[in-house]
Amino acid sequence: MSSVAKKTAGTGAPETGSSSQATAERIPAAQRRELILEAATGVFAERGYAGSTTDRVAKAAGISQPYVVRMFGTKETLFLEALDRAQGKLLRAFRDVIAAYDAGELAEELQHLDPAAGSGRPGQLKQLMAIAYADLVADRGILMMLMQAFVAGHEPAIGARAREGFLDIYRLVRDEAGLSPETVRDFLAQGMLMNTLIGIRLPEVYEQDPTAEELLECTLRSKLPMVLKASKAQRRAG
Amino acid sequence: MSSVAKKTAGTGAPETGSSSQATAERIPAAQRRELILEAATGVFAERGYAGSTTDRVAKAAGISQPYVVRMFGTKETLFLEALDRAQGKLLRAFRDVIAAYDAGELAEELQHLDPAAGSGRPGQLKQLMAIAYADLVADRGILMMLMQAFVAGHEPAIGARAREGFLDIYRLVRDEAGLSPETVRDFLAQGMLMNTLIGIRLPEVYEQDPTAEELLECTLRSKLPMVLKASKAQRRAG
DNA sequence: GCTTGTTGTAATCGAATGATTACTTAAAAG
DNA sequence: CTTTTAAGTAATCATTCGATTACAACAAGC
Repeated sequence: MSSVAKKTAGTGAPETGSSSQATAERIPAAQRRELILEAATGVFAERGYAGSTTDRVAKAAGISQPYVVRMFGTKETLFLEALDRAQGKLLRAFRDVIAAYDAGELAEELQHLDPAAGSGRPGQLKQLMAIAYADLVADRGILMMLMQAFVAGHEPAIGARAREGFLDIYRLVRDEAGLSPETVRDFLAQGMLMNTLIGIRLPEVYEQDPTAEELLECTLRSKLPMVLKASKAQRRAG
Repeated sequence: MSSVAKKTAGTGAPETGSSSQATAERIPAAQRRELILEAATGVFAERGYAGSTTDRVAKAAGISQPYVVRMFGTKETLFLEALDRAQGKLLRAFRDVIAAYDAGELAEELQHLDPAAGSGRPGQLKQLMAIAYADLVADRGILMMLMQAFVAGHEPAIGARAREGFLDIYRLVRDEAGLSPETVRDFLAQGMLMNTLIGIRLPEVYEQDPTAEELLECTLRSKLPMVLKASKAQRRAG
């Protein structure tokens, strides 16, 4: 039992093509880790912590379930790492906007802002960050991952991390963008509304329901077309 | 095997006292139904759809698990009925505020409103409804039940019901309170933020974290003491 | 070639869970 | 008192799921 039928029977082609390969391509653990976290983010975002299985994450990542468990130890640890990753991406997106604004690199974007919402640095940054947030909304993974953590507060470890993460975001917007607490509150509130509209999949009924249309247009504004497009793409993907 | 040891051995006292009775008190199905829905609301609010078990609901209602399943057919049906009930309570709370306002019964409450937020009917109603919402937040059951439905959109039946419910609330606030779409949006956004702060249990770290303190005060305003009190009470209850 | 560590899977196990079946027992009907 | 109906449970079943164990195969060092 050697030297014959080493990997796949029949053709010598490695099975990197489509789904359900017998054995995944060998790649370094660090890269595999990131692939699993990416897959886990999508799965957890869609189905929540309790509703997700390590096997579904494994299938989404193209590997076997035991490998997922061995690499992260427990499902909870996997969730927490995916959560940290998502929070990090959100913080980075906000910091990038602030840095670009302060470097004067957003002259073009400033033309499209609403002057009524404030023409100083805080007012403009608030609008620019809202746009950055809507860009992330289109993804559906990052922000719904956070949202799922916010409603999983009964799991002690997840609740604690979610609290810390939310307060981190609050402080970033308040201190680095320089918004007043009330303005930060309104900014976060708009974000939570966007999350909710995405969570209930309102874009999917945009064309059939005038009320949904009005609420989406009023909330997402210029970012609506992009979100609708992403919604359709993700429905095709399943 | 008759006439002796009919219900409980030993004392003839019926076991209506505390928890874990062998057989629950017999009450009409309609009343039992409401008790189960009340219990289910608390359980689903806390742990979400996937994270809740029919057995936990049964224990919270003081009856056996098979009875829960037989009365509602499936866990999904139970969730949908609890969701309808929660939505109904929210809609009724808003309608009550509007009716009381239009009947001139809220003269005392009007004294405490912020004149800067609008002194016409829409502006005053928006503030009064926000207060009514915060009253519900203190409960933690009703609103988190809705929130859990909002993030369970991947379950087709739940997602559809959640969409309809959200749009019902939107239309109510827009048409019956007479707010503009933008004002309704801001109103709903504040509500979603409150839900989120409750979801991550921010009131539980109010005293230990100055940032949490600032955000909670800024969001809940006059209703903060009540929410903090409710938070402590629910922590004691577990 | 031989060894060794890394990447990966198949098989399986125990606990949890939604649902079903069959059975009690209190109360209403006659 | 007897019968019937409604309220409720114990026992159990088939799945599902997170985790564990044991093993296979590829690559690098020697």
